[in-house]
Amino acid sequence: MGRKQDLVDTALRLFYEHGIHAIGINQVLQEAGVAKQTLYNHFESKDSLVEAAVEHRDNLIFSWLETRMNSRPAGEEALLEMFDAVHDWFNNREPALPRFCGCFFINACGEYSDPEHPVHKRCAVHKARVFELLKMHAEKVCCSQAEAEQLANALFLLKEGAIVKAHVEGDLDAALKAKAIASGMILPH
Amino acid sequence: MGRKQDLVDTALRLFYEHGIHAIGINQVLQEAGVAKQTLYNHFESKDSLVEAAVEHRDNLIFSWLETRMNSRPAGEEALLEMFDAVHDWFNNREPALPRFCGCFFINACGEYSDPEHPVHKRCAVHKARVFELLKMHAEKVCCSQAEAEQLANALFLLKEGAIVKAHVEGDLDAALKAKAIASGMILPH
DNA sequence: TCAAAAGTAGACCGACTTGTCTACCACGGA
DNA sequence: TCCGTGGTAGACAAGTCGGTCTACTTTTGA
Repeated sequence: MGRKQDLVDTALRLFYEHGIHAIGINQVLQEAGVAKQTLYNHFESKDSLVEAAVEHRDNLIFSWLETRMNSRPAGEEALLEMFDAVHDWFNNREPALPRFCGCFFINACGEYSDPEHPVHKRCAVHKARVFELLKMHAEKVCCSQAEAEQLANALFLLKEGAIVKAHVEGDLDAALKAKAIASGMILPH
Repeated sequence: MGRKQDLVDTALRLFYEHGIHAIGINQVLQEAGVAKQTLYNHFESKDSLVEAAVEHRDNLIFSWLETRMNSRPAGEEALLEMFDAVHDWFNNREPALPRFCGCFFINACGEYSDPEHPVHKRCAVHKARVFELLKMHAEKVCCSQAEAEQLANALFLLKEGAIVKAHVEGDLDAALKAKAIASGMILPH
């Protein structure tokens, strides 16, 4: 199954760096060193290759973030570790991740605005998974379920905002600023 | 100058709804009812039409937001009004704005990741303008310049995060949740 | 009134798009 | 040995891409 994974890896890299509609099938094939028929043996269309790329990116990012957060004690420290993790990401200090070009899921939804499109939906799934990860840790530092949900939501918005600011404005310290705000929100509870 | 503006309006609408690379010149021309030569009399390339569309969107969004915020007393009330404004935007209750498809500037940067590209830079300019608007009002409720900068930054991240959450996840209450968090950050100062 | 300016329609260019198809090759197991 | 599997290379189809060009018409202003 090496060829299929080569295709997904190459497609994801090119889609992430240049946008999905800007990259043609032929370019993916050439850079992956795979024949066209092989692609259409594994995928029924470009769109299904895009879906596979989104799914792959979901697994990559989620497991990376989960590992980073779980390297610290559950609760407050893990939540703050998230901001250190994305800070390393923004500054390309995370060898497991390709060069920072914003959030692939946000970018993909910009190209597939229809919320019913499979690609858009798959991106929403990723964000929901990350939110659940945050909520799990938020429950360790909050008294009630409702409070945990609120805290997780606040941290989620700060993280997404930092990603946008880092990418659009090139602010490489966006994650640290978000962390400073976040740390003030966790303690008072 | 009616034709030129028609082109920019139509291009912006199509680019915003479907993404920039997904829309061809011919489609813009057909929907605008304008001949191809007319386009190339006013713009030297598709890219320069894209730049004009970004600039037009900047003016549209900024003046809309500024008007909404200035309709309330400067400072705390204006800052909170921002969240009500984007809430109306998310829920398509703002007749001056087309149907919500996320932030055009974030989406555009997803398609032009290179921070040196004119389109990317123009998007960064828009975000900086909005930030300055926030900072101006933050200075009314903060004691120091540094505190104002921090508050404006926090509110900015919350707003960007809410836009992302509303678009990717379809959470139409994202702005209200962000407002609730924000209101807790303004008062204690 | 008349000429310049600005717009239209549409052919045309070369390159590229997704996707199909044919022909061939290399390897692994019966 | 022989066949099936999975791959390669590349032609091909039908259409679109950004962009140029010609020829014609409409508008505008002096």
